[in-house]
Amino acid sequence: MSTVKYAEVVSLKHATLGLLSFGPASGYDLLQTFGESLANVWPATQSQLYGELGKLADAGLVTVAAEGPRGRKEYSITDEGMAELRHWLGETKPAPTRRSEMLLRVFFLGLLTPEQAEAYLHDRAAAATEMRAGMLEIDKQLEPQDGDLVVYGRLALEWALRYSVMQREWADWAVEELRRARKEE
Amino acid sequence: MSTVKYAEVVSLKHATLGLLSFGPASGYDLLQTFGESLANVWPATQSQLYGELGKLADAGLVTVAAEGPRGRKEYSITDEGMAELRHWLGETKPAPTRRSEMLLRVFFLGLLTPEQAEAYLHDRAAAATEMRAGMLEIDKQLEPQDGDLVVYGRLALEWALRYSVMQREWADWAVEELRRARKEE
DNA sequence: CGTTCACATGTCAGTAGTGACAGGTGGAAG
DNA sequence: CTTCCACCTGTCACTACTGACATGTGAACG
Repeated sequence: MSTVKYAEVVSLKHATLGLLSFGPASGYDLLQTFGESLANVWPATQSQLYGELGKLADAGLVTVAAEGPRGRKEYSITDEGMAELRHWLGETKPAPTRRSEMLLRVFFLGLLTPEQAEAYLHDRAAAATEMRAGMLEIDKQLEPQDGDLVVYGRLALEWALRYSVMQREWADWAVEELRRARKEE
Repeated sequence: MSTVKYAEVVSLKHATLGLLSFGPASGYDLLQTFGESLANVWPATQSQLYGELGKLADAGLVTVAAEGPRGRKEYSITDEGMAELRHWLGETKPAPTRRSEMLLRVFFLGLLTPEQAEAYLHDRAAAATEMRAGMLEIDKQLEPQDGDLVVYGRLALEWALRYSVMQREWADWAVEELRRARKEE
């Protein structure tokens, strides 16, 4: 079965397994998701994904469930894959994000002229204002409900928004995630 | 001079130039900084740094100013290097952080059992509490001053703290940065 | 019936980053 | 005077990731 070696923390693996946990899909299908909702969280290119699917299949975490027209291979997650996914999600701690270009800039901020520094901070402030507006909108769109998933989703969203470099699009997909969670509930 | 090709956004280059802008240093010296104050912002290994210094020298952005005992090569930044650094710092926009393992987890949060989800969120909340304590400590250590650099530093620190995954050590070096900025002023 | 486009898979060369290994030197402490 | 450690430079094999290129097919539209 498995002769493939993975590094300690490799999350393309888990992103792929996670998407397949929603249901069987082809590499092409997954690629759409990586290009859309997952784009701001964990982007991946074709060459990476097809290679990863091969590795996951070698390791027995996914299998080719069906072959369709145009060479389509439909992958589905195995029990072992599901176990690995749950383990990653539940038992291991998230690695802190390293390499923040923004913080690197802060480190060398003293090199800027006062005018440049002011312009820089003005930029940051504008981005923040936009983000806050996004948060308010989200709050309007959500109706209070007591279901577990929605409560967890709300909290998760809050932390995601508070602790990460913000982008308007992230807020959008977060709302989509909450909607989906609510429907499945 | 330059035959080396860089990708659009490569910040080890700028981290190195930035450190050399504080004064000449050997690869070994720089490595200490990358292992200490810069570790949580932009870590780098030996093999990467020595290679990078070679590339920067080829590109004419740094030069070997002096050779010391034990094969020590003291690099210093050139005018061109300084120009490149200022350009990066002032003219280009910071690339948003991609690949957040935490947000990836949020994406698949629905797969957890309620118990696991609760434990996960409890963990996050604890980290946040610790972070807030760190911020309060920083505020105590800073005295209000009107100098430009300190004001800019304060604002930058605030944003850095608000928008990035937090770690206690980051707060520590941020305080050091502010102290240094205040002295130089 | 032909053209076009979304579907679908892959390879390849190159950069970025990691961890382990290799090797050599000067100064200080015992 | 020897031994040890901090100093100092580098290579190598490997994984992760990127962007470009290559190739082929089924269905739908005119």
